[in-house]
Amino acid sequence: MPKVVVPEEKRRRRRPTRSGKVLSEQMIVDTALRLLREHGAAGLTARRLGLALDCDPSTLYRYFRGMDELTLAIGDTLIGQALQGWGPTGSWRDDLRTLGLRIHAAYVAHPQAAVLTTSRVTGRANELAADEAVLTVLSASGLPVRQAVAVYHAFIDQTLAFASLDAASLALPNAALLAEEEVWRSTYSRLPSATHPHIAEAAPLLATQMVSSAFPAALELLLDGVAARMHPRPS
Amino acid sequence: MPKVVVPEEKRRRRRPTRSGKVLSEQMIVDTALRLLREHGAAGLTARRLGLALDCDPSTLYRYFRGMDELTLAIGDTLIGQALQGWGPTGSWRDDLRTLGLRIHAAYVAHPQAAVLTTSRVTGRANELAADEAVLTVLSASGLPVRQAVAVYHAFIDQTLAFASLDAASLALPNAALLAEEEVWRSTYSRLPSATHPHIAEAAPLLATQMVSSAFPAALELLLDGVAARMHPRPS
DNA sequence: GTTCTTATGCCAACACAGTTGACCTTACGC
DNA sequence: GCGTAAGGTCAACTGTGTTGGCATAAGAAC
Repeated sequence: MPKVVVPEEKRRRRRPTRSGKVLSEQMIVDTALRLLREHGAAGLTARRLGLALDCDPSTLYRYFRGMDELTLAIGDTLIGQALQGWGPTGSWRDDLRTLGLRIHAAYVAHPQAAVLTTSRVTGRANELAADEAVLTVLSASGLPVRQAVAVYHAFIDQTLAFASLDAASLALPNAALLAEEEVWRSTYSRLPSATHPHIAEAAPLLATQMVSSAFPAALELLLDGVAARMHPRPS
Repeated sequence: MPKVVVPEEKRRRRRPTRSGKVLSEQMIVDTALRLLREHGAAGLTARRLGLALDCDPSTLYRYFRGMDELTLAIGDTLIGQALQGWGPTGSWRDDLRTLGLRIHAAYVAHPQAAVLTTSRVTGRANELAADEAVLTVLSASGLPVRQAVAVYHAFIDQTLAFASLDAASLALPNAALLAEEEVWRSTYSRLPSATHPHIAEAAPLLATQMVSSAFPAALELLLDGVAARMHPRPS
């Protein structure tokens, strides 16, 4: 049993697995992402991951201290994907909007992975880069540090919170998903108007509305608020 | 094996368990909440629940189709607690604010339970009551149905999203929590300003800011937006 | 009160999970 | 080339949700 996990950049020996493949942290994370997409959030298991990589499950413990540390690495990869190719434009508002939408999109693109990682602080490279980017944009806009931190907090939390919520409903195992649709169809849209008049009235609208994300609208509201702080109008 | 679960209100026979206790859906949910609080989100298992109730784990399947259905019942109980004693005041803005804060608070008060349920649609009694309440408030304010549904969507999703995020960080197992604090202390506050100048500058503020919730501020922003739609100022 | 039925609790077993310690083999530093 | 130890493998441990079969006592019927 590995008491210490050799960090990726320190790895010297690369012994191939029984089947000839040579493992790497990146390859494991990528395979994990594939498993998550294919088998759902509960489908990522050490055993299945070993099967997919054609290695023994215990081999994974040479790369990660446990399944939890693996999920942190997965999360950091997602943030990395969100930031790939991004650069500041000079407009703080455009930059924040783009960053928010990109992060949200990256998570929602891998819902099963997002569920596991949205609420975790990893301290890994890509997460740090993202935080630095947001603070840089806010700082360049002229906002004093104190306010910049407050805005950063609201911005990043709202983005992650919606990413988490939206991902969660996309990531439900098929059975639960069907059950949930069934609830909307059989329960909500057939409530007697005697007991729940407003739900009954709004039922058709609800069915169509609730499938899309409220994040873009909420993000725009937040940006409005920030703008108001920057250029307070005389009241 | 119970192919069909007898719904609580149809239950006639109440056979006491080996230890003399007479079970009920409510008692099971309450015990589950206690276990969640005491042993964390991963500490709620059928076996442990059976141990706490002094009954066989399989007995639980007479009350719930599986652990998943139990978590839905737990979630509905939380919503019920949020609504207990609440009544509309006539001011839509106060009512929405109170509802949002109450729901958020109810979830955050049981973080480990919230993590399991925030993103689920249960269709159970208390959830329906909450939705009807929000729609009633909005409708009474004079908002047309279409807009009321849009606002309802943003409102409920934002509330649940923040509840989920805030709960998640409170619900982390002790080991992960310590690891996370360690990340803030050792990684974030010791980043060289050469590579991450803005994080380095904001580090002390970050450490104090990030522990509190951004929800109240975000909620107020949303209410501002709704108010603007109701009384659009000439542009 | 007695009898009958069946709801409901209990038991034993299943497949699967994460994790660990001991072992073996082979790639690399010297 | 050789010796070392990194890293892959094997087998086993505990704990999980879930299920089918069985026993028993609660409540209905008379």
